Amino acid sequence: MSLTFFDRPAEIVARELLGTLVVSSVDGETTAGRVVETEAYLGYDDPASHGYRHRRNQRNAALFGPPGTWYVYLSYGIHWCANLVCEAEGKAAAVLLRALEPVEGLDVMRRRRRVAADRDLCSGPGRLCQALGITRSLDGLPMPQSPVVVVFRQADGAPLSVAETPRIGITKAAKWPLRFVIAGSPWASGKRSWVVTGP
DNA sequence: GCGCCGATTGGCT
DNA sequence: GCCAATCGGCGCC
Repeated sequence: MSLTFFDRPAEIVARELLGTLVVSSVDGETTAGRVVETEAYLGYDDPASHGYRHRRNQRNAALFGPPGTWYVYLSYGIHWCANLVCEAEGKAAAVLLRALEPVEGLDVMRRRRRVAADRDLCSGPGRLCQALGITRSLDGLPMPQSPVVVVFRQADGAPLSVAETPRIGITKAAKWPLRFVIAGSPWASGKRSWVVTGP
């Protein structure tokens, strides 16, 4: 996938990442999942963004990097969350990967996650990072040259039906409709009401 | 230097 | 549905 793909508004990238495949080659093991849920963070103008008002620190430095860069941070001291930086360098816009449909290496994911149900493998930003072995080691790396890559949109022909909802788990500007889900996907996180805006 | 808070999750009520 | 776990950044004293 071309880096220029990410040189566009985060809400557009968030939509277009739906249906793409994320392939991880961490610790010599391959795992992969199809993106079914994303969230857009618009950068220094977005009160919910880690880069709001150009606030820059050790944790979020990668967020201010060039488009196509991984931004991975520790959430609540426990879970990793993976973002792909969008738009111009310094804008601090990004897309958070929120859920995947497990596609390959499910045995590896099950070992890493230790959950009973496969639907719990990748249905959340922290969960998918654990399943794919994503940690801070990816932070700041250009995605195409990293152990975890976004490869392609699966050419299944039919246009995706995309649901658009408020963002989850935040307190500022949470109502902005910047969460995108493949409508009806059983692999998305949580169970919430959706507004379908796509075909 | 200290205390609070978070783009979460999983276990318990 | 509620809440603890757990860490680093940040605001404030």
